[in-house]
This record gives sequence, C-alpha cells and structure tokens, in this order.
Amino acid sequence: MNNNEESKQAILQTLLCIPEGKVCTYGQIATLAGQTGKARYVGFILKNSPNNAALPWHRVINAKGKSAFPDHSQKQQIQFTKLNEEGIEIVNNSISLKKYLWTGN
DNA sequence: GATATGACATGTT
DNA sequence: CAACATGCCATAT
Repeated sequence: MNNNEESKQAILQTLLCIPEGKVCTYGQIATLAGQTGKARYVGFILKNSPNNAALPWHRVINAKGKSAFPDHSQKQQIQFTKLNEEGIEIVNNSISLKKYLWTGN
C-alpha cells in the first residue's frame, strides 16, 4: 500500500535518519524512502512543516550540491550556519556531495 | 477536471 | 560550466 499518507510518513522517517555531518538530496531521500521520483514532494513537505519542527531540513540540498533557498536569503544563511556547526564545509556557496552525501545505511 | 505552483532532477544547448 | 527545456508529483485554486 502506498497511499499519500504512507508516502509522507516514509519520507519523514527517512529525513529523520539523515546522520549529523551528512547531507542528502531531495531525490535521494525520496528514493531511500521507497518513493522514487517524488523529490518535489519532499520539498513540499518541508515547506509545509514548521521551521521549528524537529526535522533536519538543513541537511537537505538539491542535486547540484546547493541550497534550495535563494542566495543571500536569511534561510540559506541559517542553513549554512547549522551545517557548519555539524562540520560540513561550504565552499563557493556549495557543498561537496562527494564528501558529505548520505546514501543510506 | 483543467491549470498553475514549487525547498526537484536530468538531458541538451 | 551555465542557461534552458522537459519530465515528475502532490497541492491549491
């Protein structure tokens, strides 16, 4: 059974599994959650979730290794700061997927 | 049910 | 490497 409700839960689950010091792309999350192709849905869920929610939204970036938020935006600042605090280095406004991408367990 | 929107991804120029 | 086009998927109107 894969109704929207379960898909949502599966994605939230996967989000909570992203380890500290690692990042993950929207598409990768969808795939790991068994919801291949629903990358956009992942973004939708995060957007609808309160920023205060206990979700590691800051560990989620797009396939280009960049923040999904516009450059210089407040959100991006916060995101980068949080990532830095976890030991993730951000170079030229982008993150090295090669080093920090989480591909599951 | 048709059209528009978005915290995406990928292939082509 | 960057801009553009196309495909995808769940919601909103």
